[in-house]
Amino acid sequence: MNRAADNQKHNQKNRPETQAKLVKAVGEVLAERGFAKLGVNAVARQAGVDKVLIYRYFDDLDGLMQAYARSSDFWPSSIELLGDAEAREQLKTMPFAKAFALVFRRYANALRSRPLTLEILSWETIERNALTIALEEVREAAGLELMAFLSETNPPPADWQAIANIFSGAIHYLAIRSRKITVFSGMNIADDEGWERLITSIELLVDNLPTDNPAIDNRNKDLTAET
Amino acid sequence: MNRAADNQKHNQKNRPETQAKLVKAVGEVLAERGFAKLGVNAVARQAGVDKVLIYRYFDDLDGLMQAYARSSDFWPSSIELLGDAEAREQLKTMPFAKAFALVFRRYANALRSRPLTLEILSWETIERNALTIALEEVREAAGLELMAFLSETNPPPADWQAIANIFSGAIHYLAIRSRKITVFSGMNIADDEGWERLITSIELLVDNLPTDNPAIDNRNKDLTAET
DNA sequence: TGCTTGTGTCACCAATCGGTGATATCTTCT
DNA sequence: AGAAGATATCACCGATTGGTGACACAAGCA
Repeated sequence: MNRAADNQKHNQKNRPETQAKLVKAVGEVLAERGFAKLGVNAVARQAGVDKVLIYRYFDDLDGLMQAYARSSDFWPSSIELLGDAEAREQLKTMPFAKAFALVFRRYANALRSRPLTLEILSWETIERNALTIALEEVREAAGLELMAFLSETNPPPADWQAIANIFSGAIHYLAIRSRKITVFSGMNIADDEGWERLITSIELLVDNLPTDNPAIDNRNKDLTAET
Repeated sequence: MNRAADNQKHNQKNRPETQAKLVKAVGEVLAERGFAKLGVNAVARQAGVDKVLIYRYFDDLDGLMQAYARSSDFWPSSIELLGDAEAREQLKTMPFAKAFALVFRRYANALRSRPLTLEILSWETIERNALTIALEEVREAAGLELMAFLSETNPPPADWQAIANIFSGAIHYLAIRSRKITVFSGMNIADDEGWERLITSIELLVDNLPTDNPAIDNRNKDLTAET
């Protein structure tokens, strides 16, 4: 065994490993102390490494945040929201309101189960930095892809871009707020029951839009779906 | 003219005036530098006064923020959203969807025209402090009052608490985001045109809910309203 | 063996933060 | 006029921040 391999085991001089420690520490600081406390000192301390290495390996904290952005899947993939090719075909055969509500149900679940994404999403409202910009870009691309898919599923005539933004805006906001408060305007937003009411209401609203073809009017269909 | 009145003019030793300067400075720092930069040093500097007076007159920054909360109308009154008693009666005679959309249109305008409210609303997602808690309370009370009024206006059967929270959540989120970005999921949220699309879509969604009494079904009414 | 290069630690810097004690100055009352 | 109390300023504290230069050590090559 040569010395290089030996040192690798003992976590001594090993640049890639140190870089990985720093990238990982970004996520840990975000999770434990939040974006407001994310700084070179906190990250270096969390990684157990000197802060000067942040400047050497990533130029500055922005560079390190960009590396973290590339390392993590903090946004749901289209697979997670729409499923694979087969599942997408199945979605298209469903009544529009059901498919629409199902996608937004998955969207809400995806965000609510990603505390780090909620932290970044929340910090987006305060400041634009390397990490929030990275999130903006992937979200913008995903949003357009989602809109493109939904437009293939025989939607009734309406401003679907505006409607989708209303629902995703509401989901973003209520998911973010549910980290700090449990009740919003008298309604519980911290448990699954409250979110079931929200998703059900989205489906109700969409389900009752008039279609251009009355034969495929989906009104009064049952509202059960996956949970 | 006695010395007290003379000194008041020259802004020398005058406790109420100094307190007012500090309270005012809170709003100015929020507007110019944001919540993240709000601290005793910044406020005192902005007020042109020594920071020790914050502790003397308000205990600490929290106390000063509470005083600021009492001084400012950073939330729309029920008059602004619903109008006076006469206007409310008129609202009740309108088709439900129109009244509902009109209230939310005013709500969106009220928030979008209050940059300081948006700043606090945005910081609510990060931290709970004296100011955000004050905003929570007034918002919670206003939300319940709004729900109480809407329930008097013959709404079709639905989970109106959930629906109202979806729309107000969306308005909060998109209003906050429009301070940092102009486009959300391909749609402009920074100008009045984009918001017109949002409000119109809200009215469309609500307008098509089935009523329990078909005689007052509002479907296919025209969608024009005040701007 | 020596030399260079890569890797990491340490000590320090100026700036800013929240917070406090000592002191100066103004106001008011006697 | 002079004492007493309210009002405001100033100088300082320890802690923390982002950032940098000097140095120690290990790896690999000549």
